[in-house]
Amino acid sequence: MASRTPGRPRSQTAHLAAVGAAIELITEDGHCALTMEGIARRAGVSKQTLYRWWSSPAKILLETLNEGAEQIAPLEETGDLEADLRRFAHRSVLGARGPVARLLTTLMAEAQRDPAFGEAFRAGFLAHRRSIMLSLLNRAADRGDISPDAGLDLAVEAFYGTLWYRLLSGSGPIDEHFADDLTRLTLTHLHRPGPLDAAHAHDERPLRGAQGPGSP
Amino acid sequence: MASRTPGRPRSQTAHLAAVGAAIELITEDGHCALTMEGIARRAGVSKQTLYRWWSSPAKILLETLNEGAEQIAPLEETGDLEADLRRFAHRSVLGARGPVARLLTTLMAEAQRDPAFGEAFRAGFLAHRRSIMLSLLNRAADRGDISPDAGLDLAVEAFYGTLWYRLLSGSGPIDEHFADDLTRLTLTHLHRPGPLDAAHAHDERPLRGAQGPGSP
Amino acid sequence: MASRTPGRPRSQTAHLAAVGAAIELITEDGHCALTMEGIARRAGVSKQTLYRWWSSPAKILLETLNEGAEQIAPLEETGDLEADLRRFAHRSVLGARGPVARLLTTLMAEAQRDPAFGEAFRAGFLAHRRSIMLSLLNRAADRGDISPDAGLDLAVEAFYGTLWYRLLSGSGPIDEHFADDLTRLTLTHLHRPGPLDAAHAHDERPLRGAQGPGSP
Amino acid sequence: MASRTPGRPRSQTAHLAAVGAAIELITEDGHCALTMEGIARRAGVSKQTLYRWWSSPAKILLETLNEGAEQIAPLEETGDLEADLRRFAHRSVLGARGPVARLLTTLMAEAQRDPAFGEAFRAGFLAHRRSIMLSLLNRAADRGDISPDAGLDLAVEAFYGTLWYRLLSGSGPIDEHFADDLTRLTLTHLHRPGPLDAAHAHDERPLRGAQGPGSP
DNA sequence: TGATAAACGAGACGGTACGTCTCGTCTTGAT
DNA sequence: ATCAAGACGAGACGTACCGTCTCGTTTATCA
Repeated sequence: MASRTPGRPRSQTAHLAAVGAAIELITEDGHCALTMEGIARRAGVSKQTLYRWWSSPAKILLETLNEGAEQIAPLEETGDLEADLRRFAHRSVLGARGPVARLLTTLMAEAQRDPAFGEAFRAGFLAHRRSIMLSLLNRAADRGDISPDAGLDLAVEAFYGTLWYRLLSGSGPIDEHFADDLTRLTLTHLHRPGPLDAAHAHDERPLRGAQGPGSP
Repeated sequence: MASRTPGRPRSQTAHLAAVGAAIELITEDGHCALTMEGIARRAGVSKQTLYRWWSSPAKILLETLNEGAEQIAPLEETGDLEADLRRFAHRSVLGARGPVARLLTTLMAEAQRDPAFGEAFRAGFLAHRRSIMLSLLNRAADRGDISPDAGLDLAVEAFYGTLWYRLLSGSGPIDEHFADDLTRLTLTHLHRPGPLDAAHAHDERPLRGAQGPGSP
Repeated sequence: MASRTPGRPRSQTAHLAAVGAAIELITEDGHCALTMEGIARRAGVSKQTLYRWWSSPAKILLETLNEGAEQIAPLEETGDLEADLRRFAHRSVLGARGPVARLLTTLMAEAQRDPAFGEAFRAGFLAHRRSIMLSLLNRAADRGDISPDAGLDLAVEAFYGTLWYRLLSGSGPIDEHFADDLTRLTLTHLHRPGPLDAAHAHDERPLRGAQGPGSP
Repeated sequence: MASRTPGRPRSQTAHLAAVGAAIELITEDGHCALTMEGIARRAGVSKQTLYRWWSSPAKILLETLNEGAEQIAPLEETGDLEADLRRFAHRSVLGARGPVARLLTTLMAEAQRDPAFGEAFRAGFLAHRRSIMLSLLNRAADRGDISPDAGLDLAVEAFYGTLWYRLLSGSGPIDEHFADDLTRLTLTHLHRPGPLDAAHAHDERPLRGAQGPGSP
């Protein structure tokens, strides 16, 4: 029993060196510079070994990110939506600062350029994060704290959207004040469904014509 | 008079061919493939000519984007905030569909990889877009429709953030229904400042320590 | 008794599979492709096993060649130099056709690239072949059929040289007609020592200086 | 007028550096080591430039060889076959010594491994050399010095074969004495067609049976 | 009417990274 | 001790694109 595959087992040393080198490179370097060649050089690992386990630099980073995320203790909830949401927002915001910010923006950029990685990143990371927050809101809805008709999905998107936008556009600091802003934003939305909710009268005025590109 | 510099004037043909080729490439190609070499090949223009006028492929796209944005007629306002905001949202959302979506995500990705371009993109495009929406809200505040203390900047960030997140993450369709969602979201934020507004009690429970990376 | 070294005995299966795979590869493949990696794959033998017994692909082939040569029955001589030489030439020529031709040229090429193998090939194969032919001629000289001053070494070199040249340069077919040509050539040399034999007047006209490279 | 192709002209510097580096590498290095990568490093030339002009390291060497051969002044003939042949042999032998020897054996080895290069080498170099010597003999036959039935082609093959064999097998020194040996060998063959010339009785005794590989 | 000057196409150049291949070595468990 | 399996560091393969650099040509303004 107990016997696994034959052959030399995977080197944990090389594995860790690769991951560490990738993190170092995106942290310190002024621009891009995240290449398989560079990681191999920095880590003292052969390119072949990298390609054996990962298909691109971004995959190495994504593994790091997911491993790090797994080590986060699950949020114990108090049953008070506002308090829970506030703690969730703080945790999310503070976990996206410093070197991690660079990691996240690099991955988001790579997801746009490499469709295969994009799929993995969207399904394996972004969607997973949304589902965690969504389940938090769902429990609150189950308790009756918020209406289940309040558009929880949209609230989640607005929460992460605003956070990602600040990361990507540098439109402001990623700090505790921002976490509070996100909390307030989300609570507001959950408690006030808004006047347009039932109407959807958007086809009364057709908004016709080609408005040209570039509005966001 | 009218005489300018001596020498052969800039070829409008080559200019347009370059821009057109860049658009074609990001539109049709499955992945990345936006290189100076490729644009030159496609456009029938020499690399030297491209480098004379633009320093990177992204710069060519950015020029396209800004030229397109200039041709959009300014939004005539009715004075009804909800109606105006709804028209603004529809215009923004519908202007980010189709080929333009690809253009936008490519530029956002490039902005993360190339610091010089990132600066230009953030200041020249993203901030400019925010300022347009912010002035819309400011006029409403001047009319007294909303409170000037309502966190207009944050509302703008939430609007564009949610839109960009959907673009980048593919978390849902970019359609008129989404535009209505964005409108409702924004109005809600503007009318209900939210309970946390003055408190900022975030240091009661520290939430500090190593939470690990990767929360968004 | 019967027990020799401890441990698992050498696998005859693996040995034969390796040799067979090497032969197949040089026979069938369009070009080079004779690598340890390829032999291991083809033979279903691990690389480690190959390296344990041979230091290079050429060594595997050389073993094959020498084993094959040992199985050739010694030439029974009639005492008639012309007849014996003719049989020797036919045997040599016909034994260098078909797949063996590829084997020989591959080994000669490898002998130029790998000094260690070159030494083994020159001393263990080429010189050995020459010595066999030389002893044939020596016996003829002992019988008085040819003069011992006739430059037997040179005759042997001319015989094998002409054969190898045709193999390597493809300057003509390797057939029985060629074997006859070689026989006649050799006999001619043996019977007519040539007018320059004693003179060695080569320094009368110096012919020195920079003639540039590349005359053969 | 006289305008040639547009674009930057070929750099003579890079060209010469590449050729020089290739020569240096085969001259000094203990074994193989003739790679495009290595030549590029040594020459300070980019790999792309090498591949633009040559398809393999051997092609670079072949060019050197042919350029060197072109600079050899044609042999002025005296009309005395023995003297002319002797001068030809000396020139050929002395032109195959030293660094050139390494060049020649490397090319012959590569011709066995790379069929495309082999074709170029055989047709462009080996056959050309033979044709030069053959025309020398043909002129002697026209003068009546030798019989045109003497098998001039075979004499040429024996001459070059013996020279190449010594180069490849290291069976003796490449010196003036060897040149004299080659001269005598060739003259002998030309003047004495040999007893087997008309017979071709090689099918009287079939030489049947598998003699196994490896006779040369 | 030239001379001057800038922009143009073409394309070669030294680099760097790509992703693949083979090298020769090593570390497993099984025979 | 030998075997298969297979991971490892090393480095060459041939290609793509980078950004720079000549070239000869074209098209304007200015003397």
